[in-house]
Amino acid sequence: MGEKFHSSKPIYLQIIDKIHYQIVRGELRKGEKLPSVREMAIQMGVNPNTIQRTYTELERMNVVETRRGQGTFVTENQMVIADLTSQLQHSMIEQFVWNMKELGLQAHEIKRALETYLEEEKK
Amino acid sequence: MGEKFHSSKPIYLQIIDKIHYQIVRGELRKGEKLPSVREMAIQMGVNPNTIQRTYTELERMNVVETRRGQGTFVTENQMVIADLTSQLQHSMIEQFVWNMKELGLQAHEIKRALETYLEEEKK
Amino acid sequence: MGEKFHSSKPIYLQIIDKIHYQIVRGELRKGEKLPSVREMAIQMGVNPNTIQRTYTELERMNVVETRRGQGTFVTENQMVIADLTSQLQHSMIEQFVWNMKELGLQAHEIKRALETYLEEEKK
Amino acid sequence: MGEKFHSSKPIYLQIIDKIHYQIVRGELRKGEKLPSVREMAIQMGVNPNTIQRTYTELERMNVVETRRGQGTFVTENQMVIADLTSQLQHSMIEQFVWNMKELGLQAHEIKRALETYLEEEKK
DNA sequence: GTGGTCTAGACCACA
DNA sequence: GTGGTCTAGACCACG
Repeated sequence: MGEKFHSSKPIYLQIIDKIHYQIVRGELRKGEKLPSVREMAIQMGVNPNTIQRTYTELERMNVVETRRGQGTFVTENQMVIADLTSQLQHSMIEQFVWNMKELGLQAHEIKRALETYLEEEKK
Repeated sequence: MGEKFHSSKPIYLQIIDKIHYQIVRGELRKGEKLPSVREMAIQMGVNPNTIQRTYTELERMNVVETRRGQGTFVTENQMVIADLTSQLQHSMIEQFVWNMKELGLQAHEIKRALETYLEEEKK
Repeated sequence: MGEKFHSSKPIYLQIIDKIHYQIVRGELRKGEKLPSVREMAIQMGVNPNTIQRTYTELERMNVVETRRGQGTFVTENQMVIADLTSQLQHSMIEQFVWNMKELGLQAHEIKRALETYLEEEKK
Repeated sequence: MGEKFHSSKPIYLQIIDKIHYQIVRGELRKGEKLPSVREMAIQMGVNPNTIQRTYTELERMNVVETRRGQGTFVTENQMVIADLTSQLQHSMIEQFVWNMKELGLQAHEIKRALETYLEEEKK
């Protein structure tokens, strides 16, 4: 899999983040089947209980549906996926703004800095 | 107390980042003395060798000056500090833009998303 | 066997010098693999950490390239090697001239002394 | 005193070198009194026996004279001092030529390299 | 006291 | 197997 889980954040939350990203980026499409609990546990190198918790939590968020005897699937509900996207965007922006303020910039300076960067990049 | 180190990034690099931030934010001013290798090691809860490496790297970047038998000091060179600031800002923006593009946004969408966020925040 | 290290100059710097010489003299050719950290440590009779530091420094000077899991290799960049050669020559001459001046000789005397020596040697 | 004795070369020979240099550079003048064996031993941080051997050896080379009850003095004989000077010069040149040949240069190249350096320096 | 080097031995990621 | 990081504890030179 590559990365292991270092952070103090619970592993099941880290895996949730990972799956969220995959959905938002379209690597996991609506209705697509996720690996079984056991298989995912092996892929991630963690205990199956951890994956179970991950899936349960994802279901509670309506991001996946579990069908007895069939497996776990990404929701068909486009709304949920769209929300997820905007949620991730939001936390990313939030983090960015917080970081920039830590560096001592004010709102308008942050905006200008981003614009300058995007201008440069266009060239 | 002293925070622990989560990420897979080497500890000495994380400490370098931390010190960079402190300088940029003015918590460490030009010419100011850093804690001794041993003291900082205790503060950070790491081995003195790790701090030694941190300080050596920082010196190589001209961010600090070390004077044998005296200690380690933030550079007097204002230029270096200014460069550091713009460097940190730049890498932060770069990371942000890259992340947002990963989520499928284009330049103008990123810009608008930020503006919207800052507007919301003002209220 | 492996020679011991006399001078007060740090061992890792002495080993760097040694490798520089080997490259300049063509004993180590461009692209050639250096002994692994552990093997070199045994050859030199020092701790692997010391060799690690040596290789890290050499990489920073662009004299070697390291490839994780593969080993450390002399750079393919002929320019770097050429620079290294002239650099070593220069520092050697500089040292020599400085020493001779310490003994009270002037430029033209140093030159004549060398010529005399080379004449004698030819015979 | 500053430097300690690291090299594998016997300490008494290292001290002899040191005194030779001091004489050649005029820091010790002809007829001047050297420190007593005991005092020099303390200055150098070595055993008095080692200094005794040093002085004996220096006397054998006619570089110093020992006068019972008075101490040890640099020879009055200008010839000896002159010889010493040329001897040191010689070994310095020898070392230099050897080093340059190690770098793959031939006699005429060494000569030209020195000339070029001295030209540059003059400016 | 300061920073700098070194050893010993461990664990990690990558291939 | 490779290089890279980290800890533990030692010794050094400088001031």
